[in-house]
Amino acid sequence: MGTTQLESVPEPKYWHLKTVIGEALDSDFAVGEILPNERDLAARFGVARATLRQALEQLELEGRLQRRRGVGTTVAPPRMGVDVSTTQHSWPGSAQDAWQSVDCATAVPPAAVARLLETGAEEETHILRRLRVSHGQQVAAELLYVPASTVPELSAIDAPSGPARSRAVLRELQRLDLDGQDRAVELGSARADDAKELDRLPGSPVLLVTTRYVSEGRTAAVSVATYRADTCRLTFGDSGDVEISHDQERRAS
Amino acid sequence: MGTTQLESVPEPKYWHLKTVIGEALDSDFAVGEILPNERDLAARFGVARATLRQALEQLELEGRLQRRRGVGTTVAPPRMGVDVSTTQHSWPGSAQDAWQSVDCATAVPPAAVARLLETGAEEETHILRRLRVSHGQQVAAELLYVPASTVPELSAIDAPSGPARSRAVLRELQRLDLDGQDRAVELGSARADDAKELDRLPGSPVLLVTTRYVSEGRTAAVSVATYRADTCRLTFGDSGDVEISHDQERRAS
DNA sequence: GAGTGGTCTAGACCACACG
DNA sequence: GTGTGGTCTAGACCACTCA
Repeated sequence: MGTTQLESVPEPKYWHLKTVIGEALDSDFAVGEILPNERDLAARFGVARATLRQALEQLELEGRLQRRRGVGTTVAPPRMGVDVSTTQHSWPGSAQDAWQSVDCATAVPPAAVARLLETGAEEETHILRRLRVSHGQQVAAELLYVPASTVPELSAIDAPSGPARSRAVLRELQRLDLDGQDRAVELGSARADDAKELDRLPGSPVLLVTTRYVSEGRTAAVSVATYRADTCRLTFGDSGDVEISHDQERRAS
Repeated sequence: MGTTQLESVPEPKYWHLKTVIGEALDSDFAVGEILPNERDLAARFGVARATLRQALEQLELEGRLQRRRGVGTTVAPPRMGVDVSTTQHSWPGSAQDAWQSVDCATAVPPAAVARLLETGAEEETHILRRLRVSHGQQVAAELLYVPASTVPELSAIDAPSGPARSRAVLRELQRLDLDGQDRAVELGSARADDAKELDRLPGSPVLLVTTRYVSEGRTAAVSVATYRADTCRLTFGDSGDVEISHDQERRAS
């Protein structure tokens, strides 16, 4: 007696919590507003703090919350659309491509990159560090790998260090014919240095955009860009004529 | 005395664990091999199980591990490249587009989709459910929204139910001129029904691909596709002539 | 039934931001 | 200093898979 359908599907608490809080965000909070702290929230919902955190983590993953140590949890603005379309068919550094060079070094690339470059694993490669700012926010950090053999004109001596050297490498790239590029997007977690640039904790989820630049039948350069997954929506506008503001709004009342 | 540089940067344990295990995966494990269970691993590293799990979660996020309840933790194969390029400029359902229709219903779309469709919030819409299989794996689940006004020829009576109706809707779409499409990729967490189709737990990280199909200056259809983030790398081949196998390998010895 | 990963608890301490 | 989120512990029980 009494076994009549008591929760035939025991939904995890954190899942239910996430739903409840998510709905509350839609109806009771405005963007930027700060939530009660985790201990209060946990007490209010009658769960352990760890459980409450599991729910908050999911909401943060979905870009609905923003948490900062020492500060608090705030309602995140809707994700910004960041254009990563390849229709431009141009080298990095050409025109104004939204990226800002900050550094340049010369070293042997990691194995995974060397594989993409189809060079010997030991080939010296220019490694440019670039940052992308969009809507006043740091949204991505990039490592651009340009094998020395791609830009033979660039000797080690005539190039200064740092950003100036970056510009020299990019300038050399423009002289080549770009046959095409292909791109891949996957989920990753932020390396320590990227996390620092993006003002996130190491390990936070990021969107990894890998681009292969092809010139004269070979891979002339490879870019690995790390985008903040919480604040960015990558857009691949392909409609040419049709151009629409991608800033969709999430209401607050 | 003795305060000489004691761990000036207290790296979190789980972060260090992740690194150690990650390196072990590269050197000591083959794809598909099963790891010791979490309790053993935690004991071996001298940490609490929760801490060990935090490390495993990150490795799973990066697609290096696969965990299944009741079974164990195994070394994941490298992510498969899944083509999501828009260069084909064709409607869904045309040719063989890798998608398989499983169902069709007619209802009012959720608000977020209605906004994209630029229809009234109350407009009846055909909602197709499709699945994508790649390399013998279920990789994505899609909801395709086609407003009734897009396919006026399709009356409610002449269309049967389920997959047959899906085909009817897709057939009507082919008759329209496709002006273009644009696409966006963002991080999400799997809804309960998607999780079931993809054989994942609800809330697992997924890549959300939103496509807007434009015809005669208006949004004729919207697709929201949910890709498994752990096993998929979305590729946007744009190089046309150059075609390369994207199945990069991660070695095991 | 035995063994696995998934959920949950009730604490504790730490790193960080801000006044 | 105070309050926040981040890390960590040592347990417990549950849901699932498989022999």
